[in-house]
Order: sequence, then C-alpha cells, then structure tokens
Amino acid sequence: MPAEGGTRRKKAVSELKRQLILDAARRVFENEGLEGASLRAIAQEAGYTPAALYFHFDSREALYAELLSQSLEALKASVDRAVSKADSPVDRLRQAALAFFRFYERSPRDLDLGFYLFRGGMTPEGLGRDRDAELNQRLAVTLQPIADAAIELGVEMDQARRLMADTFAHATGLLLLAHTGRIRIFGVAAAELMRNFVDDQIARLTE
Amino acid sequence: MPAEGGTRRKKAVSELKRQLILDAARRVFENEGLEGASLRAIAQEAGYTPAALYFHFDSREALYAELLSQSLEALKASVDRAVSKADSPVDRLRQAALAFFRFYERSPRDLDLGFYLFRGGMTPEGLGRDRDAELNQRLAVTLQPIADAAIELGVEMDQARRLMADTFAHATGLLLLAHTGRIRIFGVAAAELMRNFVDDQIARLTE
Amino acid sequence: MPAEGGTRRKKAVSELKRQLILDAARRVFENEGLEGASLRAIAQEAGYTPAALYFHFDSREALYAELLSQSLEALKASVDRAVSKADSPVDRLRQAALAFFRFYERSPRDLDLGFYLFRGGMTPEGLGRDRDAELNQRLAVTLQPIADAAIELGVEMDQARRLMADTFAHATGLLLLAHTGRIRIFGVAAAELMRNFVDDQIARLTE
Amino acid sequence: MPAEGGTRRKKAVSELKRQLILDAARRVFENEGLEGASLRAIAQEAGYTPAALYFHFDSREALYAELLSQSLEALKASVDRAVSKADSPVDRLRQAALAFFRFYERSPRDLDLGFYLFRGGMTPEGLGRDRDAELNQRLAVTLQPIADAAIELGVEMDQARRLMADTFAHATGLLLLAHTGRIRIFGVAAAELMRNFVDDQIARLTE
DNA sequence: TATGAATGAGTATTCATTCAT
DNA sequence: TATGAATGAATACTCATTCAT
Repeated sequence: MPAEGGTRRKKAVSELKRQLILDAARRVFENEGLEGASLRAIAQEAGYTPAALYFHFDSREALYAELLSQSLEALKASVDRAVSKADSPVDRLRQAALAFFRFYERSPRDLDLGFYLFRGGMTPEGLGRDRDAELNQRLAVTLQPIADAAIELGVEMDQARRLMADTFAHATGLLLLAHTGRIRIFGVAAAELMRNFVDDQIARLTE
Repeated sequence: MPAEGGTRRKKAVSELKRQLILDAARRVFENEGLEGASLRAIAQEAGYTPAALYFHFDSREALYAELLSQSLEALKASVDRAVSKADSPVDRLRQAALAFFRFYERSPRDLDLGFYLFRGGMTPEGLGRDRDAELNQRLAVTLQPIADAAIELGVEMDQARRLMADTFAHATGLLLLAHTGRIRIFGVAAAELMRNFVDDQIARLTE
Repeated sequence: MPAEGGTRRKKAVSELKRQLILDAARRVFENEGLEGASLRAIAQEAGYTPAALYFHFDSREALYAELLSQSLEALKASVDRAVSKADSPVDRLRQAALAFFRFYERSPRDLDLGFYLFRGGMTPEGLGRDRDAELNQRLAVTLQPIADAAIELGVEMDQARRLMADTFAHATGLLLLAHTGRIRIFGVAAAELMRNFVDDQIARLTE
Repeated sequence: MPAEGGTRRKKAVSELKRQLILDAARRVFENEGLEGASLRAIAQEAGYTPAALYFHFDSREALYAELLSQSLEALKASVDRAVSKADSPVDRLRQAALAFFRFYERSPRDLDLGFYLFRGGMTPEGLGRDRDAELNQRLAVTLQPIADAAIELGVEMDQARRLMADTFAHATGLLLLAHTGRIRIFGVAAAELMRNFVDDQIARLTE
C-alpha cells in the first residue's frame, strides 16, 4: 500500500504541475495574445525551462489543444449553469444561447484560441483526426441544450439542428465583429444584436 | 512619342510584375495558409529573390495589405454586380447579402486573409490607423447596398445599420463554420442557412 | 570649336554633379553618422538612384575617400589661413596647432571620417597603396607649418618632426576624449588642455 | 557532496565555454576587424551555431561588451602591476602612464574594441546609460594611480585630473598614429615620444 | 522530473553592386 | 547619364525541439 500510495501521490503531483503550466499558458495568452504565446514564454511564466514542458505535453500544439479543451469545458459549464437556472424551455433556449455568447464576450482570448485551433482542422493532417473529432463532440454537447429546448417546444429534430448552427454562427460572427472593433462601423452593440437574434428565433418557434 | 511610349510601357510592365507577385502571394496563401506565406515563400513562388520584392513593395505587411485590398475590391465588385441585376429593393437586399456570402464561400482563403489583417486592428498600434480606417471604410461601402435597400423599404436608419451588422455577422459565422468543416456536426448546409436567414430578415422588414 | 566647347561644358557639368553628390554625402554623414551613410541614403539625399552614383564614383569606398580628401583639403585651408594671419614663428606654431584642433572640434564627423578611412590603411590591401600614400602626403603637408615655425625658431629637423607628431597625437587624443563625452570623467575642457599643451611646447622650444 | 559537486562542475564547464566563445570572438576581431566580427563569424570560429551563442550571451552587443570588459580588466591589471613594482611617486606616475601605453601598443585590437564601444556613448541612447557609466568608471579607476602619484608629489587635485586626461589623450593619439602606420610620415617612434611626453610632465611637476 | 546546451530552419530586412534599357 | 529591376550575401535574432546529464 505505501508503494501504491506513493504512485497515487506522484500522479496527483504530476497532474497539479500540468495544470500549473496550463494556467501559466492561459496568462501568457491573455497578456500577449496568440503570437506572443511561444513555448518559451509559457515555460518562463510557469517557472520552467522550455525543455521541461515536454515531460508534461507532447508538443506545443498538444499544449494548445489542451488549453482549448479546458476552455471548451469551461464554456460548457457556463452554458449548463445558465440552463439549470432557467425554468421553461423558452428560457432554457434563451439562456443557453446568451451564456454561449457572454462566455466569449468576456474572454476574447478564448475565442482566438478556438479560431486558431479550429482552423487547424482544415489542414490535410489537421491536429490528428482524433483531436478534431473530439473538438466537434465537445461543441455539439455544449450546444445541445439549445436543441433540447427547441424539441421540447415541439420543433423537429432537423429544425433544432439548424437552430444550433444558426445560433453558433450568429454569436461567433458578432463576437468577431466586436472583438476586432469593426462593429463600431455600424454603431451598434453586439450584445444587443445577440439578444434580438435570440428573441427573433424564439418568436419564430413559438408563434 | 518614342520616349513617352517607353515610359508608358515601362510603367505597364512594372504594374504587371507587381500583379504577378501578388498572384504568387495568393497562390502561396491558398496552398500554405497564413503561416506559410512568408516573404521568402512568396518570392520563391514568384521566381524572385526575397530582396527583389522590396523593389515592388515597401514591406511584407504592405504586400499583405495590397492583397487584402484587392480581395475587398473583388468582393465589392461581386456585391455590386449582384445588386445591379436585381430589380426591386427586396431583391437588392437579398442579392447583396447572398453575393457577400458566396464570395467568401467560394474563396475561403480570402476570408482567412480578411481575418488575419482585421485582427491587426486589435493591437494597440494596429497596422497604422490609416490602414485600419481604410479597411472599415471599404467594408462599410461594400455592405451599403443592404442598408440602402432596407431604407427604400421604409426602415429607419438605425434599423438598417443593425441589419448590415447582423448580415455580416451571420455570414461570417456560417462561413467560419463551413470553412472549418464544423458545420457537419449539425448536418446542415451553410448556404441554405444563409438563404433562410436572409429570407427571415426580409419577412420581418416587409410584414 | 563648338564641339570642343561642348566637351568642356560637359566636363564642367559633370564636375558639378559630382560635387553635389559629395555635398549630399556630407549632409548624410553629419546627420546620420558613419553607420547611416549608406550609398542608398547618399543617393536619396542627392536626388539620385543608387545606381546613378556609379557613373560618378567607382565604388562606395571611392566616394568616401573623396569625401575625406575634401575634408583634408578644408583642414589644410583652415590651418593655412590661421598661419597667414600670424606674424611671428611662435605665433605661427601656436595658430597652426590650434587651428588643427579647432577644425575637428567643430566638425566631429570629419574626425570620424578620418578615423574610419585611416583605419582602412591597416588592412593588408588597404584602400590601395596610392590612396594611402596620398592621405599621408596630405597630412604631412597640412602640419608642415608647425615644423616650419619650429625650424625658424632654431630647432633641429628631427625635433621639428617630433613636434608635429606630438601635436597631431595630442590633438586627436583630446578630440577623441571630448567627442565621446569621456572627457567629463576628468572634469576638464579639451580646448583648454590643448592650449596648455601648445604653450608648454612653445615654452620648451624657446626657453 | 556528489550532487553539489555536479552543480559546481556544470557551472565551471559553462564558464569555460563562455570563455572559449569570448576567445573565439577575440580571434575574429583580430583577424577580421570590427566589421567582420559578426555573430555568425564568431559562432563559426567557436564551432557553434549562431543560435547557440544566445544561450551564453543575451545579444551580440552583450558579447562585445563583455569582451571590452575583459580587455579593460586586463589593462587595469597591467597598470596596477607596473605601479606596484615602482618605489617612488615619480616612478609610479611614469610606470602607470607607460604601462597604459604599452598595453595598447602590444594589442592594437583592444584599442579598436575600445574605440568601437566608446563611440557607442555618443549616440543619444548609447548602449544604455549603465554600460556607459561603467566604462567611464573603469577608465577612471585604471588611470587613478597617475592622479594619486601626482598628488603625492604635492600637486593640486585639479592639476592631477588634467594630468590624467593629458596622459590618456597623448597615449591614445600616439597609438592611433602608430597603429595606422601614419607615424612613419614623421619618421619617429611612438614609444619614444610617449616616454618623452611623460618625462616632460614629470619635469614640470617636480621642477 | 528537470536542466543546460545545442541545433537547424526560419524570420524580415538591408546592403553594395550589376546590368539591360 | 540615369533608371528600374534584380541579385546574392549578409544582418541579428527567434522558434520548437532534442538530448545528455
């Protein structure tokens, strides 16, 4: 048992260190942006040598991927929390969509991260099919409450899926616009447009 | 006349070479993506030494900017062409929005290019305020037909601007989804969703 | 004769252009210093293409050499002027030494230029033996009034030559010290030290 | 102890490698001169990739600065050694001045190095005020024995400082002359002139 | 598990010079 | 005489990654 316990403790310590590195990476990302988040910079922020990170992650891309993974986890938690507080299908739909929007509105670097790695999916090899499939899965699961609520409202599966895609698209489009400052061209506020969009969708489903 | 003609011919040749370099840059962009489009790579594709490009462009960023500029020009031409063929405000609105969408649907690298340089606007200094302001201007002008058509339909200025922003956002969001292959998650087609979105907007304005 | 006259005029024009380029080079040197005085920069200041300068000078080094040559000419003129105003051997000696010092005190870039090309003399090939010998000759001629005055005061040739070398060395040493700001370490003024040095030399010769 | 020993040995090895790079840099400096001493060239001479040097030095300028630092250290040691062997104030003054001269007479590249980095002090920002101030400090400390000896001889502080500056100036002036071969113009020997200069100064102080 | 050292490929840009026109 | 275009070599420096210790 003591040996076993030692092993378990070692694993826990290892897990902790991994997380400390990821936290450091997040900080670098937030402060320096995509371009500045080199492995060197992350290692330094974490108090490590670049070489040391390779004991915890296979490559820089793997580290990034894990960062995105955690980001998506946080996103899902955020959406789920909002949904759980709602008490009607309509409200669940609205809250899920708005929680999604707000999550990225508040931490724009997470959006950058998503764009960066999502784009990777286009390349022939991508980040590996497994990783790509996993990202898709996470995304689908996160947005699922929207489809669920729609179905509760009597909508067909097909239509529910469209709603998910539309909501995702509108939110990310508006966030992009807001995030790059371009939205000022139109003299409007992204959050307000998002609310309107969601209300319109609901109106259409329930009319 | 011979002297003049010589000068004129020289200018034309120079202009042509410039364009050949830009074409090479486009190809590199298409094949290698954002990261791979180094000055070296562009020069090689164009059959030049890196140093030679500096005779034609002030810097790598200047070359990129010109690439984007031409892309936006083509976008505007595409939208204008679609609008000119339409014969009613409703049709003009629809065709403008769909032309915008189709342009980027067909040449996804132009979307990347836009994202790349648009993002520059976020940095404190940006690529220079002038360039940033110019990008905004071009975008506003390109989407203007949408607002014009809406106003013809009796909509307030305020609402027309919202419509522009919403259309831009929805289109880019869907394109991002399509472009990265994520849209498959939802089992829907981006183009169809865009058409539906536009139709919904029109229905709302005209009901 | 018209042909001849045309040739002469052509030569004069050519000479003038050469000089305009050299003037431009001086300005660049003064404003940008040694490092900044690239051929490109000089050409631009002169209103030419870099390539055009090659019709007027064999190489960048040749242009620099000519610049130094003119600088030494101006130095000699400055010394000669001072000497011609003096009315005794002692005064000639003093004025020659001080004029030399003041020339470089006032235009430190000329000193830089001298250092730069003088140093070239060390390299195996140098700027070519001819050029090197010419520089030596110019320097000797410029300082000759010091030796002449010393001889007038009854000093041996040998001693007179020592005096020239010492004066040159002390002046350039002080100028270097002044020019790099190091003289502040000692809390003294270069010009005053130079005056003292000259007075000491004179005292020794005449005592 | 073994662990400690390992660390200590590692540090020693590291220090050694650093020094080997500096030695390589010195050689390049001696053979190729200022302009040729690029980071590439130094790395090659040391048997390294350019990138490897960045592990040992922060930048090319930092490497240069360390080279100069070691040179000044050697200079000071040389002067101190000479002074410690002298047994009277007059002798200390003479030996300090001549040791300074001889140091640079024997290794002219050290003089070049000094000129190169000293000149940095002229530029608005310099190599950083710290570095500049440090250079000044080292120089002052090195020449201090001259001032000390003069004060022992009953000279005022003010006059002692002048003597330091004059000695430095005369020595560097003569060295420049000798070093570039110009001194041949005057048919005299730099070392002899330096001895005479020092003797004259001593005569003046003690008469 | 972590480090120090090293690599090799890469970055944009500058330079003096050449040559056809 | 002058230009526009092009070259080839050079610059310092950064990057992700590897490996012996």
